[in-house]
Amino acid sequence: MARPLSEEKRDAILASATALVATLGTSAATAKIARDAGLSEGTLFNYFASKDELLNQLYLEIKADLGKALLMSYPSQASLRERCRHVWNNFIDWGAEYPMKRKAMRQLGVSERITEQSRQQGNAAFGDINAMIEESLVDGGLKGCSMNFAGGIFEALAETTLEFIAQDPRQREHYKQAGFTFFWNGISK
Amino acid sequence: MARPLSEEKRDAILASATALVATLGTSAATAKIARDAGLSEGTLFNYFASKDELLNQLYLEIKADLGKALLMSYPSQASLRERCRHVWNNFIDWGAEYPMKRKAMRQLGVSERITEQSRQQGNAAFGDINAMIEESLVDGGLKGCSMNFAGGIFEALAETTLEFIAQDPRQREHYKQAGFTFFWNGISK
DNA sequence: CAAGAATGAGTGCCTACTCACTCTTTTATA
DNA sequence: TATAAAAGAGTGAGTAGGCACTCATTCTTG
Repeated sequence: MARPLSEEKRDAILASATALVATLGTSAATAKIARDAGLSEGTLFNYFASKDELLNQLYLEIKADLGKALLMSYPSQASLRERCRHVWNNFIDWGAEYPMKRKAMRQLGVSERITEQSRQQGNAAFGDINAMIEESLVDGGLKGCSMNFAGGIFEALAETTLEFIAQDPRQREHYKQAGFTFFWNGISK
Repeated sequence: MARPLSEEKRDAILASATALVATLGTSAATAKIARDAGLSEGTLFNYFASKDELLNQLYLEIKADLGKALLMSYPSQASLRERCRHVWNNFIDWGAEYPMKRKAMRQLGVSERITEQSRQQGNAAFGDINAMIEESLVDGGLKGCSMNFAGGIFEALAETTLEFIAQDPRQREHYKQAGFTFFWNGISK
């Protein structure tokens, strides 16, 4: 019956928070986040009840964004290796294209302010992908491991690869290739 | 000529900081760190000029401790695979035995308060180990990569493995074994 | 006794969050 | 269609609490 909350402003807050959390960590001030989004501090608290809620929402938003990116033009019919490679490439491309999201995710991932519930909800966005990786475990080097372990390794390798790409962007394709080769060798005995 | 600074107290501060940074992140208050170490806050600043200096020293201390642990009873004459495995096992054992150090290192590693100089100095403690890993690259899957990349992957895999061991300690030996197998497969084509 | 380590109340700054007020949009009414 | 009322979004100065760091003083040791 009155003015509705604006999706645009919510997004502006999240975008501003992404950049600031990436560079300053979770101690980035709400006043700065609001100002960089072009809003007053009070408005931020109309959209998010507390800073913790903002951080958790941001975490979920970024995880969902990554999950969606990983499955872009997924070749359902291709071989397991090609499907894994596709998801790997999407991960690397996403991280290289949105370095702030990647860095913010890194900060949020180790923060004690992100609840267990958020973490589980965030991982849920990767159900299909974990299933795919698990498929590759049937007779590989991680045989008998939980699929979460393989997923964790996949993510850790991708993040490490992105870290090195960030340090030397010219070698991007080289690292991308080498990282996947390592993963596939590791997984497939 | 007067009372000397006490190594014991310095260590108590670092130990207290380890536990608090591990659980609360780098925003752990200096007052709390000092109190948990059994000292007044002022004393903390007699040993470390600022909180940033404390965090950087802590980072270096933990890195040095890990570096030393990795080379414990290093079998110089063994095969490359056995030497890699030895370092791997030492890493996992260290992380499982000192979870607070591991978690604190994780927090400090992503903190913007750790200087580039500290990071380089910290990595210097791993010179021998990186050299060993590089040796394994000669004809492996990461051929042509910087030795830092292989070292980064080694560390990322070990940390991921420790994360899963922390979640389910009964599976410790299983994860330890699976993680190394993955690494060795990945590196050796 | 002199040097300086130990102390903890004090200081100024920064923080997340509030609230009284204004402004904008939606809806009910004539 | 014009108007008015209701709901609630937007604002930013204000508040209380927490922070790193200081310093006058007291205590300990060479």
